[in-house]
Amino acid sequence: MARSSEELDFLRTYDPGSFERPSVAVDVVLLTVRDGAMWTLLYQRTEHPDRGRYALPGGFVGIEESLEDAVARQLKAKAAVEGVFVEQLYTFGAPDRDPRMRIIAAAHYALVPAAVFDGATGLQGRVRVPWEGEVGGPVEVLDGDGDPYPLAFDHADMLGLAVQRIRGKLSYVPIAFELLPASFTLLEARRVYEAIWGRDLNKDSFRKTLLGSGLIEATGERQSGVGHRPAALYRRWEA
Amino acid sequence: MARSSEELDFLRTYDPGSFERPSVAVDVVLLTVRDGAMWTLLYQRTEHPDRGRYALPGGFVGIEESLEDAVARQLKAKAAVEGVFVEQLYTFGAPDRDPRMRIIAAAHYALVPAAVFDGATGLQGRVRVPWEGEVGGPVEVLDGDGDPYPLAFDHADMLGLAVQRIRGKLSYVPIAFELLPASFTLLEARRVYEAIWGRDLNKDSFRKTLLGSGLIEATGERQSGVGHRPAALYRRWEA
DNA sequence: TGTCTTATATGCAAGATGGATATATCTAGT
DNA sequence: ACTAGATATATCCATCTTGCATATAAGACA
Repeated sequence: MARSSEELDFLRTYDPGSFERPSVAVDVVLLTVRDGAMWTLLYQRTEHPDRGRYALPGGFVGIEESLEDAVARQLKAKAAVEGVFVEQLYTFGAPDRDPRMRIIAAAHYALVPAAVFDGATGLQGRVRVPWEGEVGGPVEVLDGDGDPYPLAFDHADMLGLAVQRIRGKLSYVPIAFELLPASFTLLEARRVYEAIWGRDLNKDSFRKTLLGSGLIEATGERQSGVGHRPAALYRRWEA
Repeated sequence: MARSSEELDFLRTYDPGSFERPSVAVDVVLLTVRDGAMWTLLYQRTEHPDRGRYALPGGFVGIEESLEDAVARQLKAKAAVEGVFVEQLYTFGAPDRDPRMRIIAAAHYALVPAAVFDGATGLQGRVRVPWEGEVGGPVEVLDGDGDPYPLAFDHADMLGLAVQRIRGKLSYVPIAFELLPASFTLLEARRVYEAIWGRDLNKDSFRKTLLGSGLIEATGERQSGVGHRPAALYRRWEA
């Protein structure tokens, strides 16, 4: 957009003023599906506030850094994960959400295949969703013994909203492929849907619907060494 | 959440540091449906930058103010509208989206019935959506002569994203009622859907679907003085 | 009283969905 | 070599939803 020289003069001499500004952070719900459940990545806080509690990967946004870049930087630094699917979730702005100071957090979610998740650094926790459908609400993250990790700040809300959003989007946006390897069977695809929605799906209807959707195409390959009839492998159909 | 005395000590002596922080603003896409189209409210900018161009209502978020409160304050101050349906849309954080300084904008949308919209202060513009379905992209706002208002900053993107979001949500979240008066006919309801989706709907299917959805109930009243058989009036069904 | 306009009711075809049944094909084990 | 076990794949059918057509109803107005 062309600006007039008068406007450029204004901008050259603009004084932003000294009113108090909030800090802005990003937090990332990194999700995968494995063993019939959703999993996420947490980090135990070593500093106050909420020391000892478990937090999502996140941190402050640089003054010249986009939100997306901040998310990518955090994912790389904390989780050692790069180049994954990320979408903005919601911006949490309650004045008292951090006891230190005003911090506005732009929460995001990232979806990765289980293999990428396994290679990430951090504490893996199984996500337990205590509500059905798209009701929403906080969710718990369970450790290996089935005990919930105490979560820091409003991160239980962020997780819950991420699950709610993904449950809703799954019906009409092909985000399930972000959670699957490059080639997959119909059973694997169905398991992803079942894990996210928390309920079983009709096998044949799922097959018919997905095959008829035009979203996937057969690779021509099949499984091998699976102890039963091998399933055909499919890949995401790229327009 | 109970905090240890040690943690409280930490917070008492916490130094937030002096790193540079962005400004945070809210912008609001105020939408209604009238005369078979979506309308929104704009304000011509009287100051640089983008002086003379047209902007959505919005402004900075107070340091102790929630995002929702900031939106309500802006709507009341700029549009003289209170107590309406508001949801968060998306947070726009590109470093160069405002030439003055780093401003991160949490965009929201508000849905109001036409009668509320008519009572609002500001420039009313008809929204023209140059894409079908949920493709997305910027939209135009037309003045009375059908000429587009030149929009400030990234506000065309905000408008476009609002339309895209509402088109998508309309299918499975009963947000249409926010755009209708307390009691309405099936024709009025259908016009809202048609205006948002930008396409005609089958009259009988719409009737059957909406009546069968359980979302509305008959008031027992009918129209009068409409020059044809009066339609039954319905209201939103409150669980 | 007739005409115009929209509302409302009913029926039907096409398609989507859920579910049952039958058959196919692989591995592991005897 | 054969069998058991497991899952894949194909076909069929009942049900539900949706789009569309047809028929009738009810008010305003000339």
